[in-house]
Formats: sequence, structure tokens, C-alpha cells
Amino acid sequence: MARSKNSEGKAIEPNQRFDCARTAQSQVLLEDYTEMIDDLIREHGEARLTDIAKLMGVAHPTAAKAVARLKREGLATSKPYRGVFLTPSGLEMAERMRVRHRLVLDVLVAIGVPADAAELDAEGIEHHVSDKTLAAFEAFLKKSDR
Amino acid sequence: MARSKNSEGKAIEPNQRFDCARTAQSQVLLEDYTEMIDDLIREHGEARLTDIAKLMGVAHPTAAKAVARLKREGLATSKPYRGVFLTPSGLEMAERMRVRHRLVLDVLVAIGVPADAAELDAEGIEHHVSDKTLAAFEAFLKKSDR
DNA sequence: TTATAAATGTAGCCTAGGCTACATTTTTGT
DNA sequence: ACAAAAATGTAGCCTAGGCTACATTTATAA
Repeated sequence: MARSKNSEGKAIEPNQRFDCARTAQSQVLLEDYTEMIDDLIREHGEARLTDIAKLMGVAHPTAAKAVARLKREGLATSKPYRGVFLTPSGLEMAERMRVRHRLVLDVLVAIGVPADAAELDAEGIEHHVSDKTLAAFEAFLKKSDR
Repeated sequence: MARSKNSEGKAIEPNQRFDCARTAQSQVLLEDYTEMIDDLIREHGEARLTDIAKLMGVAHPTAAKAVARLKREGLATSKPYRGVFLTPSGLEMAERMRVRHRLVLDVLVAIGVPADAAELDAEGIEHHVSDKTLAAFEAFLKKSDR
């Protein structure tokens, strides 16, 4: 082979560090939408497509496509011209994200990040926190409390 | 209007919390590639397309498309059948990501995240850390040191 | 009730990022 | 030098997620 090693003689191997971003992208969208639909239902009693689109800052057909995908993946249900609801597994995902969001936010604030920045960054970060890290966050907060 | 408010009477407004993920996606790819190209050049003296593809875990035409985009955005240069190089602004981006990566990793470790989880999660998190949060991270680490 | 407004559905287009298949150019090894 | 292997380029396809434009249904108000 021409160059599975190079001038420095080090082999190049796939780096797990980089291949999560792309695979995860799709998942992030699902998580954002379920989280938001859950928020809407809690705060307003229902999740209308128009409201979902407004909150996500996208045009309504974009939200409609996303909802179609949620339904395909078994996370949501809806009937024509009616609101959107989460299935049990959709609710589970929303709850999971809620917990993560809370913990990430609390950790950021605990280490001194201003509240506004913490809130914005938490939304991006919460999708990339593994279970191990989450557990460490809980332990850290418990320790900080006392 | 039919429902810019709803049964609970609360207005629905775009939530900045949700509209970063999508806009940012594109940026994340650029950041990952510049970071990795910089790594390759430092460690191996050059960044070959094949190595970039291997590291990213994608097929080589995918990497070629990404490099084409980096060039379009003024972050990289390359000649046919030769390695890829970063422009000054590409180097700047790589350096920015290197600093972020280091800080995020150190903060995670400092609050008790196991090293392996910290390394993996840092790669996802580093793209979502604002300047404010980064500054808070630095302050936190400085405080932890003593 | 019935016209109008709002919400939702649908079609069709674009770009990004993934792939395979195949063509071309470099590099390697004999 | 030259054949084979490796690297790179290119074409073309797919899906996701964004949009606008337009059709249809539901809700509101006169």
C-alpha cells in the first residue's frame, strides 16, 4: 500500500473522537423536537405545528417534516389538522433531555458561568453528555451543595 | 388570528435556545475538519485526503467534498493529488478549537468525569461553548489549581 | 351563515453530507 | 522502465433538513 503510514511512520486510525458529530446530528433534531413538544404541552396544553415551527425558528413545512419523522420513529402521533402528541417513548426521550438539561445547566452555573450563557450553551451541550459524564455531574453537584 | 395565543393565553415566541443547533451544524463540520487537518500536519507533517477520510471515518469522496468546502470558505488550500493545508484563517480556527478542547477537557476532568468519557464528550461539547462560558471555565480552573 | 383568516398539508426546489462506482494520476516495487 | 497498488478526482445517487408557493381544512368574526 502507498501510505497507511507516512513520513513520521505513525499509522492513521479512525478516531472515535470525530465520528460522533455526524451520526449524532440526526439524533439532536429528534431530541430538540421531543423536548420542545413536551414543553409546549406542559405550558400550553397542546403542541400545534405552527407553535412548534415558531419555537424552532423554522418554516411550518420544515416542522411538518420533522413531525413526520418523529412519527416514523415512533416518538410522536398526530392526526391531520390537529396537535402533536408524544408516544411513551417520545415522553421518555423528552424526560431524559429534561434531566440532562437541568444537570448541565446546574453544573455550568455551579462553576461560575453567567445564567444567560449557561442557558444558551446548555441546550447545545446537553446532547453531547454521556451517561458517565452525567453521573459525574450529579456527584459534583451533590458535593458542591454541602 | 386563529391562535397566536392559546388556551393558556401565553404567546409563543421563537426560542433562541433551539435555533442554534441547526445553524451550527454546518459550522461544526468545518471546525472538526480544520482541527483534524491541523492535527495531521503537526503529527505527520502533512494532511492527505486518505488520512483525513480515515480519521473522520468517512469515504474519501466525502472528505474530498468537505475539503472543497473548506477551500470555498477560505479555510484550506490544496492542489490536485497533493496534501491539504490550512490558510491563516483555517489555522486560527484550528487554534481556537484546540484551546476550547483543552479547556473543556480539563474542566470535565476537574469536576470528576473519567478521562475516557471526558475525551469523547469534549469533542461534542467544545463546539457549543460560548466565549462567556469559556472565560468562566478558565477562571474555574485557575481557582481549582490552588 | 358565510366570508375571511389562520393553520395545516403537499409539491417541488436547494444545499449539505453521506455513499458506490469508475476514471485518472502518483507512488511503489520488481 | 513499467506494471500494480494506492491515492485522488469525478459522476451520480440517496436522505435530511431548509425554503417558497400553493391547496385545503379549520376556526373566527361579521
